[in-house]
Amino acid sequence: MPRWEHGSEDRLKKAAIELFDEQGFENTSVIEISERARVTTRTFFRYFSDKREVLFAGSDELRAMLVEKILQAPDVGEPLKVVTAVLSEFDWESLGSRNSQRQRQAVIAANPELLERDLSKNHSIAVGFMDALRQRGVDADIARLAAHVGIQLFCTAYIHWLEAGVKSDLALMSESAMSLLASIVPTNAQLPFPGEKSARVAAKQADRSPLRRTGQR
Amino acid sequence: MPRWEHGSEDRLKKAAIELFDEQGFENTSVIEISERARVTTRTFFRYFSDKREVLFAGSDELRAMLVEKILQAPDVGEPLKVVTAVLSEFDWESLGSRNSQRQRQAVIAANPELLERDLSKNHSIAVGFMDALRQRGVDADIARLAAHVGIQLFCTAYIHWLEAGVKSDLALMSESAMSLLASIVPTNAQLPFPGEKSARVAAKQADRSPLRRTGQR
DNA sequence: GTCTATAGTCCGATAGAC
DNA sequence: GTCTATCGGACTATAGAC
Repeated sequence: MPRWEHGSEDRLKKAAIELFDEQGFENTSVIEISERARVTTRTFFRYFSDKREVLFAGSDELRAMLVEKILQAPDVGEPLKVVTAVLSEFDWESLGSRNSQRQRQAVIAANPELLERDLSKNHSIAVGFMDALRQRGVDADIARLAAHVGIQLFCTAYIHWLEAGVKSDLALMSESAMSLLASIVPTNAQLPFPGEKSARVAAKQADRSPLRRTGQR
Repeated sequence: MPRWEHGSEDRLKKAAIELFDEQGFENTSVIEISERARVTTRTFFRYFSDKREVLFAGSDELRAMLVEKILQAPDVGEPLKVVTAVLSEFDWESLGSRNSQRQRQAVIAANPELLERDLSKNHSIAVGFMDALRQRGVDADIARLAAHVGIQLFCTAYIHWLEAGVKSDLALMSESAMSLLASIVPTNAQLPFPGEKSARVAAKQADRSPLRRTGQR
């Protein structure tokens, strides 16, 4: 018989989610969580660097996996599509039932500190994507935009996916978000340098000072 | 003769920035900051809800001002442009010299907690923009995308603006970022609505139910 | 596993400005 | 007298050090 129970981490996670749901994040102390999980606070902080992290366990591994997908993508000629594709193709249901994900999002949305951490996690995925795209030879500014905008597109899709019925498809939602984006991005005809300054000239100007652009497209 | 010195808030801000710069954010306690500003920690927390906020003082007012610009915009037919225009037209130099802004960004980038707060502030501006656009009659999903993507475009521009020489122009930088985005978003030919040319028409369709629609593509 | 520093809150008191 | 800014001190929880 073990001197201590095993599975402390899982018990802590379970206890935390239960308590946050019952009485809110800020009304729940680490002491309470630890007591319910039958460990000391010391053990809590052994597994989670701070109180919020208990809701984001595994996010580092998820990010690493997604970044790897970017690095392995057969073609990064359309970086925005690569990003949304990687995100859409992941099996999000594997992270828990849609209902539990909805509940988790609700807990997060209800607390500024948790929202802050959530944004931070998404941002670090974006940075991972950006770096991966750059490694694949994508221009730095394009990589940044593709990573951040791609994630934003996915978030829009994810929101709808969470709220929708079981039949809904994330990839389809992402496509819709992409169409929506295409509909609000000014086309070349509406660009700052019309007429005498064609898109080519605009690109050349961009090359010199503002945002260096490499010759794609 | 006043029993206490006036201008505690300013002294606290100044002391905090100095100390963060000298010895880093996490190596500086609120006690230290308060001592240098000749007040107690109680006074610090009267002005700043937490230790990080001292670096983001005035951000609520800035957000309110920018949101108001969105509400007052003559036309929101091109929501993405409205967002980038509002951000570009603001006089950022009024917040301090470019050098001091560079230094501030460096301090923030060097600390995860501060980065987290920074992201959170940007996000709340995005939410403000989104709500304002919706108030102006823009479809919810378009408003969300325009707000978040617009801010991302501006961030890209801002990064370059900070690094560039005095001659650089934020509006121009934003235009460049917009062109860059246009270059990576799949064109209409690849869209589910091949017949549509005008962004406004697409937006109108979106009005009805962009992402809820199941039969596209 | 215990001990300690820091963050952040609450309440009451006090001095000056209006 | 009322309002505002400050102080003092006691208190809890987080988080890290020993």
